[in-house]
Amino acid sequence: MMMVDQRIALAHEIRQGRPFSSLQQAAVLGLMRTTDQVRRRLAAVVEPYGVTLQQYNVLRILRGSSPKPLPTLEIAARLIEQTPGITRLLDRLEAKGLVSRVRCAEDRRQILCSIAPAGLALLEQMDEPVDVIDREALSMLTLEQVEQLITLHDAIRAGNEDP
Amino acid sequence: MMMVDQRIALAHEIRQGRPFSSLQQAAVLGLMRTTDQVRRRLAAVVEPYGVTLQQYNVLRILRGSSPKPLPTLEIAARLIEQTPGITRLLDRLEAKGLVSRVRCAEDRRQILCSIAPAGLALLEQMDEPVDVIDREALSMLTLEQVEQLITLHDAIRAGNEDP
DNA sequence: GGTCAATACTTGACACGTCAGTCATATCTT
DNA sequence: AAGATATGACTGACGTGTCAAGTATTGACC
Repeated sequence: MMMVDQRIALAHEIRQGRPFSSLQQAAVLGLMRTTDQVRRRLAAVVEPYGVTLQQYNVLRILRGSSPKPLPTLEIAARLIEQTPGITRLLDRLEAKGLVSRVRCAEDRRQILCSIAPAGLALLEQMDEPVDVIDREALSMLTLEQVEQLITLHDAIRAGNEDP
Repeated sequence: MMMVDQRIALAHEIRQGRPFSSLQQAAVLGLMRTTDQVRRRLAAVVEPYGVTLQQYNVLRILRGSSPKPLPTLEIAARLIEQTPGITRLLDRLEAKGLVSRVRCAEDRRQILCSIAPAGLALLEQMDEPVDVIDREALSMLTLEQVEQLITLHDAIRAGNEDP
């Protein structure tokens, strides 16, 4: 069966003195810890500009498609996130004047969102600091290791598709 | 300087047709997406048992130290999370009878938390299903790849310590 | 042309995560 | 021992993630 794998995993875990029942469990926990750490660093960079990390992500998505606007759910789909939070997220961005929304004429169920000039200007200010942090966060890895990381994560996501 | 690295990174990004200004940015985004996906899968496993993923993590920590109780902030420190949320987290666990809290006699500022028998029993029910999902979530990787993943993440975290 | 299902959101409720501020207790200083 | 400071924990407020339920449209089917 997969006895061999388990034995190796257990050996590993004992060697490390960790209370994990599988190597995979240790890896999943490491994944979470790492992401939370990096997320906090990124959040600390964008928040001085008056937006949260999620708000920043929405602005990036809207800039990417601009000048073509996007319907609300299309943003949610491109985001790391699920549907319902997106409404309130857009509410706050609109309140800050960073995003504008208009009801779509052809399909009146849709609401089209675009990045406002103020949003574009803000993003431009943030581009460099954000890029610096992204590089810094992984600066201890060689380029080959960064590519390995991308490859591994792509594989994990491909193997965990929603259905 | 690091011109060479940047050139290679840009070439990579263009080859992929992605709008990233650095390989590192792509990797960070992949990290976030992957973790969110795995986190949702795990949450879906524990929630039928009436606890959230964070509540489950707290119970694991308390079981790990049991029968020795832990002061509130010690739990926060071991958790992936920051201080203030932990109080309310423990409030809910205590309300469900899964955790018990008593003020410490030697240092009356501290509150000592331990896992209740009901909490232990619940965890035991969840152990196997959780382990199954952890393995499943990474089942597309070889053991060597899982170890690579752990190594990379350990390195990233070591390079991003809080100070 | 009227009913029905699907689509695109929106709202309400609850659990976090996080910051700032507060309170009680310890510890340090002098 | 009195006062200053640090520590451990809790509260309030805001943003977000998520589920369940609701509303407005659209499109299909009969």
